[in-house]
Amino acid sequence: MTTKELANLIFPDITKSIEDYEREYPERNLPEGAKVTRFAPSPTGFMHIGNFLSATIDYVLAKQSKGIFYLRNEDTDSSREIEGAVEYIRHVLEHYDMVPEEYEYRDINEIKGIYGPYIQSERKTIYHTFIKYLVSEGKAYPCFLTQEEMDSIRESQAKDKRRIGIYGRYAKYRNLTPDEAAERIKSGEKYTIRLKSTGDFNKKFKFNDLANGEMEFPENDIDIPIMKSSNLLPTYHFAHLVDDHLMRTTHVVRGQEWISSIPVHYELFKTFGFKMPKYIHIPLIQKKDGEKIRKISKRLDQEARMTYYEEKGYPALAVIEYIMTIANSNYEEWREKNPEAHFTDFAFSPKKMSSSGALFDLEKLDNLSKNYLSKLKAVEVYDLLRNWSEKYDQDFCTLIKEYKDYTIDILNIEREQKKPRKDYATLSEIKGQIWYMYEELFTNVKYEFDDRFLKEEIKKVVTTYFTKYFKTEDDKETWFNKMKEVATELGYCADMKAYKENPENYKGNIADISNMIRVAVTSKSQTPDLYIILKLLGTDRIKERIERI
RNA sequence: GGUCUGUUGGUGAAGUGGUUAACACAUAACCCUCUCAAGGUUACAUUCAUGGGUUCAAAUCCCAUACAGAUCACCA
Repeated sequence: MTTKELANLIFPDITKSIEDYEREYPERNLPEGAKVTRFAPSPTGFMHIGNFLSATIDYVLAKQSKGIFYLRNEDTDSSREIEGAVEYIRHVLEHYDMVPEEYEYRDINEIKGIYGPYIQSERKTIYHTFIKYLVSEGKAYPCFLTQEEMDSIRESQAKDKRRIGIYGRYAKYRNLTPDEAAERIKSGEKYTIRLKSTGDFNKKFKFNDLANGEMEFPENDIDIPIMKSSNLLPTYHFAHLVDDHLMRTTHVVRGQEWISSIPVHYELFKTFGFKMPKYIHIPLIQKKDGEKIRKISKRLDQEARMTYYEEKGYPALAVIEYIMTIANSNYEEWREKNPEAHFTDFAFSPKKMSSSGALFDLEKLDNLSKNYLSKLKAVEVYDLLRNWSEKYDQDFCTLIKEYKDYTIDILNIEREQKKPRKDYATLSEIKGQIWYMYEELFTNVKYEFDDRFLKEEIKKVVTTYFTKYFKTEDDKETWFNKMKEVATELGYCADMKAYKENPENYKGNIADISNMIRVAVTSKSQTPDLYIILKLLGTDRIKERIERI
């Protein structure tokens, strides 16, 4: 029996050739320099911040080169698949407005693009065609090693401090004759297909990574599995070869943990004579755990999950701002010069990416998010808040919908000025800072009055002020002058400097007065501009509130 | 143990042979001020993991050591 016959025995239904697929998926017709990138997650759970980093870079690279950004579902490990994961990936891409040009969603039966299927489990025939070629050429072979055998090989290798893996003399089945292999297959033995590596571990080759520059590796000499026995789907390495070749990917963005598989991918592409895509290995996002630094983990760190940012209500673009500063630290500088530009206009440079992992910094995110929110118009903040609360705080949502204009006015306090307030980093913080403006929420309040003053005194000050002085139509200057007038009338000092010189001459000062009024109407001793708050609340509401103190 | 990569302040980092070692976040103090937030001013690495070498000159080039991370599955 020849290897060709063996290949026919293993893949009897495969009739197409590699050339057929080359014709079916021709080189993309794109302008010079256009990059084809892909986001290729596995549907094994909720999206990780590291995946998001790579998706963002993919998106930026494709957009700014007028290329293609596509989505590929890497579902070759059916055992780890989690329901809803694909839907969530779609949701995240839409939420952050990074929608791929090509994708395929099985659940809603939607496909876009002509390089599909974009779901690996639906590409079995394609992979088998490539594997069949390898087997028939004698460049791959069925391997009948059992899990137990492999475990014991690994153990003995570890014990003898040898390199771990199935290579050289450990590759027990690489020299089986086609007849012997066929016999075992016919008898129903389980097998995996391994690459018959031709590499030499003592030879080195140079590899250029766009992020890390030139690196040197020993050649791969391990007979890596390319097809699994369980579901006959390819392993990651082989699917990467076939898919990124056929889908004509030009740039592969992936985590740094993949660097160590470069020798494998290098050999695979060489075996078929395919041109390798360019690689950008992105830094790992790390986390300080006590004294230890480790890779950020979905299981241990809530901020590793993309759900965290939505739940907290970080605006999508604020998260992207932070991610971009991780990608290229000169992004911030660029942003300062181009406050209005879209993030895809930033000239992203893989070289400028740090090669050691970055520590995740929530404080920095908060700061960027505060800046971002402070630059928005009140209506825009309102829209974000409404969308967020629709999902996470329905009661508050109905409230702000009912008082839409009023809410926008509240959100506009000290906003339209050169240096707007930066009160909140997330949408979820807003309610805690403006609740007292709503009658519905102004119940069972705790007044934060200064206990230096008696209740009667406070009541006297507040009622005097509101009955004799306060008028909604006053402008800010008149308003403040009137505050000074009440102060003087009741024996308080209207001027802080004068007060500080002789505090014993007065009952208190202007700050005490405004504080009593502030607490009387809001219950809080700290609020934004009192003048605007009083104006917004209006006389009726104020009257009602001061009766309650 | 093998392979690969790193190491600049509390954090992210710029800097690739001659700089006062940028910038941002955080922190602290002061100023402004009716509170808060914001803003303004200032402080915060005599030193770039350590040791050696090359050089008139090193964070930058070379070597060694230490430390840290990634990876070594029919997981991606």
